[in-house]
Amino acid sequence: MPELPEVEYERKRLQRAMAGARIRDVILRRANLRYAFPSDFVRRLAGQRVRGVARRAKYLLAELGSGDVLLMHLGMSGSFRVVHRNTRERVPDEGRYNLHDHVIFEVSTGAIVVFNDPRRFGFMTLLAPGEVDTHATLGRLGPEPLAPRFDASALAKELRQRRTTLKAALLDQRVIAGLGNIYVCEALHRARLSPLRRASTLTTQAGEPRPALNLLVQAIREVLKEAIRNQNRPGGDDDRFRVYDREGRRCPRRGCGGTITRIVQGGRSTFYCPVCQS
DNA sequence: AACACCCCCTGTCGGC
DNA sequence: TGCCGACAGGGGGTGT
Repeated sequence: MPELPEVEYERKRLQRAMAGARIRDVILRRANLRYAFPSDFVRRLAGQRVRGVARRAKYLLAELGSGDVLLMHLGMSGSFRVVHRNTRERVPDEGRYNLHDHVIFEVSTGAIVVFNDPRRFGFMTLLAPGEVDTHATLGRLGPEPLAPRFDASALAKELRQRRTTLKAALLDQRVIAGLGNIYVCEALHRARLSPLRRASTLTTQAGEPRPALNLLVQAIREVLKEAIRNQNRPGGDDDRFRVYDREGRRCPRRGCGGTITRIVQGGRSTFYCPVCQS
């Protein structure tokens, strides 16, 4: 599931469960997820205090007392669950975990944090102090869409030279960090922009944002903020999205009357309304 | 640079 | 009912 709003949700839960507390122990129930765990993974985590849990794009970063950073990615199917147990109780039996519970953190508060990831596209690793800044992928990430410094001018600089489609450009984490397939579709619909439009056409020759780009920036912010705001409430799973996974339905825009269409771009589904998105 | 294609892995869903 | 392919919200790699 996890795009920026979902990762932010997991961050808050981890922050509540772990911040200020100590990691008593870590149980790895397999040697790898997407990548192998570092051989000293457990040793470097055990006994460490968690200063806080931060998010960058779709990455989670738990800062430890040692200065190490626990870097985590949820991949396509990763999620955490937090079990609160009486601290006097014994460590749970192996048998109480599910098939895809791969990593278990036992926290000094008595909370037990379980990472579950059926597809195992997620990963965890440890970065020494300083490695956060030099990390290949983290270093190349584009701006956070919810950060104040992110605006139409910033996005214009990235899109100006791109001859690729808007859909592909917005999915590129170097252009803007944290959007995924769903929220790109949703933001483009809100901004009434075609996913097939060339990215560079939202800027002037000089690289200044055209009016449509201002609308897009606003749409991206709104879509993400709404998703973050709504994720506590029980899922009206059906009307959560306006276009995503709604092929064949009526466009929800008042007076549009178009039909949501599915196309494939870069091997991934795009949902949009060909009538009001141009 | 950008594209098209491949991979990683498991689960689910629709069609037959 | 079972089988089988298509597809899934992630990223990364290749070759053209």
